[in-house]
Amino acid sequence: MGITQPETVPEPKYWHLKTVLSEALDSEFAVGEILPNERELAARFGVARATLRQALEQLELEGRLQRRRGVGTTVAPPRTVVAVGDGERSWPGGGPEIWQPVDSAEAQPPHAVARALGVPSDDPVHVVRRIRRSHGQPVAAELLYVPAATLPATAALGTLAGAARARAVLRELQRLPLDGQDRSVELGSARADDAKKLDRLPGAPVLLVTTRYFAGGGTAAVSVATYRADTCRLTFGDTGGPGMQLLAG
Amino acid sequence: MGITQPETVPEPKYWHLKTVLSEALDSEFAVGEILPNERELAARFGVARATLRQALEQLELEGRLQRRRGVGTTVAPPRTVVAVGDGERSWPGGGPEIWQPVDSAEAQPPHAVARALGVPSDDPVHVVRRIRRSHGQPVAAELLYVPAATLPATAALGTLAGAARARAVLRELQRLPLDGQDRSVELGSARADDAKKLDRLPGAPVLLVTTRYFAGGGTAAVSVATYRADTCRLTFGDTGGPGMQLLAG
DNA sequence: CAGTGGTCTAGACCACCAT
DNA sequence: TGGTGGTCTAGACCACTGT
Repeated sequence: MGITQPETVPEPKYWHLKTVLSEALDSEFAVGEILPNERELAARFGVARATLRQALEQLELEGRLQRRRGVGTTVAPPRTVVAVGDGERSWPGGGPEIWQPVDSAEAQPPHAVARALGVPSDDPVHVVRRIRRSHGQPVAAELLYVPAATLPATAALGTLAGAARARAVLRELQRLPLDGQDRSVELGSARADDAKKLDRLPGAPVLLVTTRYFAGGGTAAVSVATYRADTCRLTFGDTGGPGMQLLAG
Repeated sequence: MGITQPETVPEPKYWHLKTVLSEALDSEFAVGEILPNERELAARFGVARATLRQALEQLELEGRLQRRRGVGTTVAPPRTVVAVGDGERSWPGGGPEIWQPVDSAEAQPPHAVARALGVPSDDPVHVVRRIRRSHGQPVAAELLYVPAATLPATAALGTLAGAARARAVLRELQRLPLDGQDRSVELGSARADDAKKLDRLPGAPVLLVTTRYFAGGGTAAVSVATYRADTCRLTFGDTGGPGMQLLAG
């Protein structure tokens, strides 16, 4: 018996398909262009529709494609670069108005949040909902959890509702001295309500950015921001060098 | 005709399945425990295997499950918290040895990297490969791109290979004054070689952390680190407050 | 309404792992 | 070798979008 090749492992069809499609997107399609529909593409490549969809799903995950039910599959623009924090410690709602307050109410936080806040899980906290847009498109939805104990003047909130109440909570936060903050990023899937706000289907991949705000020797607030993973690239508090703007293009 | 319910939209089966399984994982299974196999589970829930798999895929994406071919599906431990950078600007390879150099060679960078470095795409650069482990498991693979023009003493590399060469490149970097850096995170899917290093299948979801290092008025190096998205939660340069360790548990 | 992507089925075969 | 998850098929129906 002669020496043979190490038996080239057969590449899965959907993986090969993804490569082919990816190259075609680079060379033959413009941003925003509509691809042939899935049944057509599957036939053209000689595979089942499910197999084609596996390739499309990956490309959508990588931000190369955008699929909308009832409409079609389009070539996605490059990911939107969104800055998360500015490297400075600051309360949410302080700087320029990137986030748009939606409403606020009292509710019981999820267990993980309650643990981070150091409050009992059945203790209601203020929940502020905000949404972030970029170029008109919603890119993130945020839930900000603030224990009643954190706010100096809770009483004034009683008469407010909706966005006005949200703004009031954020305004109260600014009065506290902020000791520091803490940020983490992980992959998640969109809950039904976030998905709707982000114009996606439930379960869509999202980047979860969790920020803990420290004040008065404890965790004064926790923010969980849900960013669309398909369309966003997150940048973080940069220790800026010279000419960073020039290199951005 | 009477006033009717707004026709409750039927929740997809896989979505409901995911919820049921998720609750079962919380209450009835311990970390590391092996679930019944997919055919068994599908039968038990009265759905096709493909539908069950859709639910399992989501749970794996969220870091709740771990699936290994030929072995089975196990309950995953909480995500590993990995620190990305320390808030200080520093060259890679400077601090404590979190990353383990693998090898180094000259190669043509991907277009996107070449653009960031400001060099022609067909200009070979030094590519250093490193791997990062946490609790014995590989969590990230990195490609560090360094243009020849960045390094003061390239000649000495000629006789070196493998990890020794990688260490030499990193050592040379330390001699340069670092002006600043720049970091972004986005979702991607693992290339075949990275997937193998991370003990995953190609296409597995990963968090791509891109760092640009600025020196001498330009981009002196670019690092692209590929973190397992299913098992990692990334934390970033914290503007630390008091007691952050205490709250970690 | 016609056309799109999203969900679901009931099979089949394959690659991998432990035994 | 037997059992696991991974890939693939060829259908079907549903939910949503635009006209």
